Amino acid sequence: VKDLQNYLGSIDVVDAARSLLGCELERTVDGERTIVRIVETEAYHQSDAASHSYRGKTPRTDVMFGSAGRLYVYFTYGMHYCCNVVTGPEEEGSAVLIRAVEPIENTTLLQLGRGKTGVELTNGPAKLCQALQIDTNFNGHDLAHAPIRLHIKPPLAPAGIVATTRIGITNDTERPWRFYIKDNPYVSKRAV
DNA sequence: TGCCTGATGTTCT
DNA sequence: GAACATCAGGCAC
Repeated sequence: VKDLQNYLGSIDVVDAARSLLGCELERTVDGERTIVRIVETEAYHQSDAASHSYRGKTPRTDVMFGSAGRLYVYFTYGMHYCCNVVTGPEEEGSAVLIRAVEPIENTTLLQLGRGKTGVELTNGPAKLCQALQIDTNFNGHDLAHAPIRLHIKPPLAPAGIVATTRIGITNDTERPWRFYIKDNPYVSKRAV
């Protein structure tokens, strides 16, 4: 696999959102490893009124304008974390929100973080952060390294990918920038 | 099954 | 002071 930063830094954020479907995240907690597969994503870009980067760089959005291949973690609704993969060249302010993942290995570790089972474990952006024990301490973390690593996989067949409008936003709602793996049970419910 | 709402605090106006 | 890239639980049907 190519160098993560170069790869993600060189592709358009919408392409990146599509390409990240099927890729795997490897998380290590206290020497225990778990692996999940990305099944739902959304693209965000500075030119996009729904994006945190839309109003320019702020202390919160600083890492969105940094180098690709890092984690952008934000806190929202007073109780939830969500995580993104930064893409594109520096200063572009683009990132891909990870909306849902599918457990591949060591589901027990995910349950430890969340206290739920089955699809409820990881079928939403804040749910998967809780299951993977990701909070703002990991904001800016380089995904080429432990304890959270991103493994790029070969692209899925276009026929297996569905594109729709994004979820839970009030601006720029018409862009078809949400992608998910067709018929995957871990895709978030509101996703249809 | 599906709508409605409370929780809870950071960020930006 | 309002908005917010959400979730879970309650209640009506």
